[in-house]
Amino acid sequence: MAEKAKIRSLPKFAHLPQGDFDQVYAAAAGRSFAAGATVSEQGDVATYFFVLLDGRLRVTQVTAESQQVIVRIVNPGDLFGIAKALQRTDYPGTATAVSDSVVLSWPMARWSDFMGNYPSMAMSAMQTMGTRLQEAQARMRELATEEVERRVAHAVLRLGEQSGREEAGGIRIDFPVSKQDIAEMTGTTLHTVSRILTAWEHAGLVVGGQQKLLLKDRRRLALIGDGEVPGLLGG
Amino acid sequence: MAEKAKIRSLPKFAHLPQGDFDQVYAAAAGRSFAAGATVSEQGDVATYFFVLLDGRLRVTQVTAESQQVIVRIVNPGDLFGIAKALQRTDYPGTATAVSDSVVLSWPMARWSDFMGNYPSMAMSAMQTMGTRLQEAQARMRELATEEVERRVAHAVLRLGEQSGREEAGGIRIDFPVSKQDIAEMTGTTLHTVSRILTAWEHAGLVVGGQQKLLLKDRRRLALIGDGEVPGLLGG
DNA sequence: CGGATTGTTGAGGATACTCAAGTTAGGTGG
DNA sequence: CCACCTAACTTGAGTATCCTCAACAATCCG
Repeated sequence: MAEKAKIRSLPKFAHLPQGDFDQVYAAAAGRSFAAGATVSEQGDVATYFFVLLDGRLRVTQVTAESQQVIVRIVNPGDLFGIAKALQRTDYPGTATAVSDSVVLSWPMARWSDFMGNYPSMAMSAMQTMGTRLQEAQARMRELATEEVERRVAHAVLRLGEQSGREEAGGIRIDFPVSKQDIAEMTGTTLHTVSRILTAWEHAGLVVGGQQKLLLKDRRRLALIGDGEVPGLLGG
Repeated sequence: MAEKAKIRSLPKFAHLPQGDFDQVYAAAAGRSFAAGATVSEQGDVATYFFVLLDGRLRVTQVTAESQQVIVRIVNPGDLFGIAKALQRTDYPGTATAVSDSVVLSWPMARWSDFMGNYPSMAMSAMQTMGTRLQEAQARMRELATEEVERRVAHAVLRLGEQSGREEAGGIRIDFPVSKQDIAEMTGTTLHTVSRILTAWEHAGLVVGGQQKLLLKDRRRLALIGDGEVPGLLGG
């Protein structure tokens, strides 16, 4: 089975002894989701945890006033839905496939087993949480201190790093992203995002399109993000 | 030694077998810091990790433009400075004592030992990170979607829960908090915080003072925080 | 080709920031 | 114990950023 070899090669599992890996793999169930389908829903009892094998997911949370926030994008190889690690019994967010996706799932009941019996998995889970914590804090800092245009610059650069694909002319965001999505990542409105991207497009920093984004000039985007250059709105 | 018993009783160590605890404790060094002193500094090589025994710390990060953000408040019993868990070799923030404080420290080199050899410590560290991750995401959501007055309401309520002491008339924040501090927790300015707290004081929700704060009406503060009531500014 | 989703653009206005000038509280030293 | 000095806080006025509301245009998909 090609799938097994593919999983074996993920950094997440690369350090497991072969016997352990076989046992962990035996407990897993694979499942496919078409773009637009929901993998797990905010508030539901967390019966499974997952690894994304292929595709792309968007994790959102809805506030009490039903405003949506995009918590993160899940890329292939990422662990998600680990409610147990957050001391929760329900999923804190909704994971939706934005491209056709394949996930591997384990019953949440096995979480403690895995963490206790396979130290290298525990380590790996901790690393995942560490990375996420740092990213959450970085976004917190941005939201607290930066103006919208800088936040949008950081958001698209992050998308480029985590979900980008090199392409003639720049870095293509490798899944459909709407202005609304970018707005929900940066705490602004789609209107403001539209104005910003239009200005950037005129300046040759990006090329947009419906749910498409190509980063043409990472350096200047980084300058805007770091506030070392005025920003192109308000002219 | 009374200190040892006290540490033993922390939730963090309560589940360790006695032998393990003795070994962990033997590796620790205690140290005291006067209010205002720096325990660990952003950017420094992370040579130790810590548990706070007594007092209160404020963890800040400084942005490239030297704006400060308060990442969190460390309360007695909390683990902090765990750079290794975040895959870092330096401290991501500065920890400053806001009250006279006592910390226990371990060489960072022992981190992997501890995590590998004492599964209950690894579990506990993971729980810590889980809690922090959730709190960071909650603050992200607030910063992205809520207006300033609501964010300030949430911030003071959090302070009350995590660092409050029951007192005749309400909940006293148990360490010196300035308006500037609250501003740095909520991504606003001390001016706006001052205006908000003044309005709240007139309405009988809180009692302020220089670096003092007493929460008198948690219920109404929660209503403001949840946006179920208009907010008292702008009248 | 038609309907729906996504995006554009303008005008007006609110929230919260900046700038500025004071006031109060608290600690220190005479 | 009082005077002083500094840090913390208050309050006002003006304004920038960004949101809301609104109408329309473009693109996608069956």
